[in-house]
Amino acid sequence: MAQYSYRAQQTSLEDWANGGEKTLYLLSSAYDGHTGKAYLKMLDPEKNEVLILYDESGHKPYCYSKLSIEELSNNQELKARGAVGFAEEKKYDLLHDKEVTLTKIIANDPLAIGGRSNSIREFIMAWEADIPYHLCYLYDKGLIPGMPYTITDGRLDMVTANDWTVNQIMSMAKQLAEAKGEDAEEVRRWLSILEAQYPKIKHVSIDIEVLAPVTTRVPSPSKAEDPVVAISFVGSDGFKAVFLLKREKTTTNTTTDEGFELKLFDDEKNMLREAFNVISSYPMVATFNGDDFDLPYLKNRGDKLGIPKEENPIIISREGATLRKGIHVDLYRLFLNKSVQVYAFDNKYRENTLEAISRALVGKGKVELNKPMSELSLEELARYSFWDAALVHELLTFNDSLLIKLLIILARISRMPIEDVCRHGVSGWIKSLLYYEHRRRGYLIPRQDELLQEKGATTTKAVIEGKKYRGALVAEPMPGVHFGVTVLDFASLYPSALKEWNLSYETVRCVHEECKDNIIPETGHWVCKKRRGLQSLVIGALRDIRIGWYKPKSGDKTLQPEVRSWYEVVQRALKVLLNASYGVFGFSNFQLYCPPVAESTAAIGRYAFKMTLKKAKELGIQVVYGDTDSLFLKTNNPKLIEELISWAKNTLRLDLEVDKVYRYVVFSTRKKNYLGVTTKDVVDVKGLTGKKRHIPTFIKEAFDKMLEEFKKVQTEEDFERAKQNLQNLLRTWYYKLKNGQFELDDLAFRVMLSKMPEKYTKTTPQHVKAARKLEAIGIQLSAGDVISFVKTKDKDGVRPLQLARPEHIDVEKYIDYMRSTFEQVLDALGIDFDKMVGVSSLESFM
DNA sequence: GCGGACTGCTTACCT
DNA sequence: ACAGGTAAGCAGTCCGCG
Repeated sequence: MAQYSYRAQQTSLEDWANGGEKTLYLLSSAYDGHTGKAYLKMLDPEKNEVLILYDESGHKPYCYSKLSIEELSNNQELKARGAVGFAEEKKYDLLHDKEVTLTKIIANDPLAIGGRSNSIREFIMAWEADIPYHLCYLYDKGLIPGMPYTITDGRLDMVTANDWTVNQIMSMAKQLAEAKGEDAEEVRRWLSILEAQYPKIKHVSIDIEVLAPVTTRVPSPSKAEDPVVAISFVGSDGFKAVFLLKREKTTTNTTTDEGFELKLFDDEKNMLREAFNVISSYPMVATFNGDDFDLPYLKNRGDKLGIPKEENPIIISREGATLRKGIHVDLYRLFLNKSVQVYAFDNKYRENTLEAISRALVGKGKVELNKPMSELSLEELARYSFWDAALVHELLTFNDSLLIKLLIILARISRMPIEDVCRHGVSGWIKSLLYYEHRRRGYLIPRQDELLQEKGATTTKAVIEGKKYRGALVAEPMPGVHFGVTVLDFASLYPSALKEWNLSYETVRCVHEECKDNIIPETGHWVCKKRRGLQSLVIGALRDIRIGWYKPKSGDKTLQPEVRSWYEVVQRALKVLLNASYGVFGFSNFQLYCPPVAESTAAIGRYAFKMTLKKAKELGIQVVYGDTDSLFLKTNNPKLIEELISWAKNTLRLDLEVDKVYRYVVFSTRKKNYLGVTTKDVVDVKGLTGKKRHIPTFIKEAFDKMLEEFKKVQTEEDFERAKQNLQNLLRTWYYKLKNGQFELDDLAFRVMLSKMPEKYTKTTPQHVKAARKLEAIGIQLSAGDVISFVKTKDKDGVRPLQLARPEHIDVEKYIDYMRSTFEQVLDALGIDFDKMVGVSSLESFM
């Protein structure tokens, strides 16, 4: 381990100076403008305190140039912009597969490198100039946030999982035992990081209320003109309090029904001071939207009221809000992340409000307000504010603090502090990981423009107009009911393709003439035979670890629940990363954007899919459907299935697995649209309108009742009875509509505005029409809001729910919608909706 | 001036 | 601000109709 030099801000260094080894967890890194040094925030897990360790190695911000040291050092403009030194350095240029000599341009201030209009990177062509300094520092020192460290004589040593543990795992997991050479080494490194001890971090969730003179205006955090009237705290140590600014002489300090302490203040300045004390005493502070509201407001209000800077723990940067010592987690930012929403939380919440997210994940909502904030009594205000903090706390701690563990693991994988993990999308995480790996191996990180210039071209045509390249295949479903269907799918198809075909930005279309015959199917691309791709190696190892160890362990019922839940968290985190590892290379804002890599990955996926389809047919297996990486086989013959699986392993070097077995599946002619009941009595519905979340409850209820009927079906004969019950059901619903036996609310469609209402210029969809009617009565709407509307007999056919009455409803439109919803299933059963509900063709015409 | 055929926009879904 | 592929409904337009 390299020697690093650190000095702690506190004097408690004695703790480990006198022989006792002390473990600290790296929480975060930052740059201190006053001292011009990087510093680390280290958690002492026993005292639950944060220690600040200042860098004493003299590390400085820098970037690289391909110009010579002479040329650069004679340039006065560079010095004017803050360059203080130059040094020659050799790096390996992966893109051109050769060593390059670069000049390192060193500065005292990160802003001299980048971030200002007159920074060095705006003046000359620079490499590695876009890395935030606090991350650059971590990469250079090989430091990984979320990992434990010991400190001895100013040297930090990472405490990874021990070799014995790692070797045990590698020998127990078949996937990992097969790894050799470089791959085995990579797997070993990952396991030693992922299996390391993790800390329990003390935290407090906070929420503030500000008294705005005008109720329609949200108070501005930058101005912080209005008084803070309430600050709520819910701590992991049991601390529950609401600080309230007294407005009238009513109550005294007390403990309430909800179990929080109510503390009243005459003076706002004193209240903030005490709040700052509380905040400073926790290593981690959580908020909902604290980056953009609560923390900047508190910070600026503190300044405004004349609280000394050294008492104010909040630091505001361009990225968000953080704390001098502790870290700040903004759950709003985190839950906004699409990957987190879809892969970590299975799309359980749809809207990014505290109300919607906590309802979906912990089954609790906010306190309902029936009057403006300014009219609440002190007690009501306290209760409202407290619940917001309590919900943030719940989200952080539910399911054995799953979220915190997820953040720790994502920090380790991405090599980013938890705070940065919350504020970046999955492309930022992968970028950070790959940057770290470049630095570790002495590789030059390519500039986005040179990468694009050399690897920008694609060779296939997308099915969808406007897309950059061709994607996955979907097999035509065989319409009808199929009993005894086994679903096979490729385990992590795209990451496996990356691994097995050696795909990486430097290996696809590499510079070597002799590799050009190593063609990727269906594309004009070739892949390198001489050098192992970095991305292939890293993603490949993560894939093997997930498939070979964490995935099976997360479902191992013989393990203790706490152990299993840890495996589940790691498994999920890996899934999020792996799922995106292909897509980011086709994402034009990704810093290592490389369309041929994404295109090649998809092409290999299609190749594997087609070949397997062909092989299944050769084996005499009927394939009734397939999508991207899955095949629906009309057989239960274990021998045949086994044969196909081993063929895939031997010929394609890919793992085919039995995903599930359906007692029966129902297909119409539509792709991505089916219903199935597994042998474990689980009803799967994919893509059908009946499961889409914007449809009215009225239709959804009928659909769910239909599913209950299907669940009971064991044999083909049972379908007859199911059809009879279905007919009764549909008739009942039909006449409910006809006779007006419905609640208006149950007929509401709920559709999300994807942009501000005024941005819809090309067409005006129904939910936008409804939204405009709401705006006409003074309701403010914006992107992300869900509009509830009903279909009416008005000229434009729509009204927002709150402006509609039952007599406005266009019943025929709802019958049409029911018809099309159920036809997706009835088609396959050879049933006609209108005949079933007993409507003559004439009547349905009227 | 009206209505059917068509295209494009939009949302929600699948892998 | 990971990707492409599919379904469905509606908005808007074109075209034919003496």
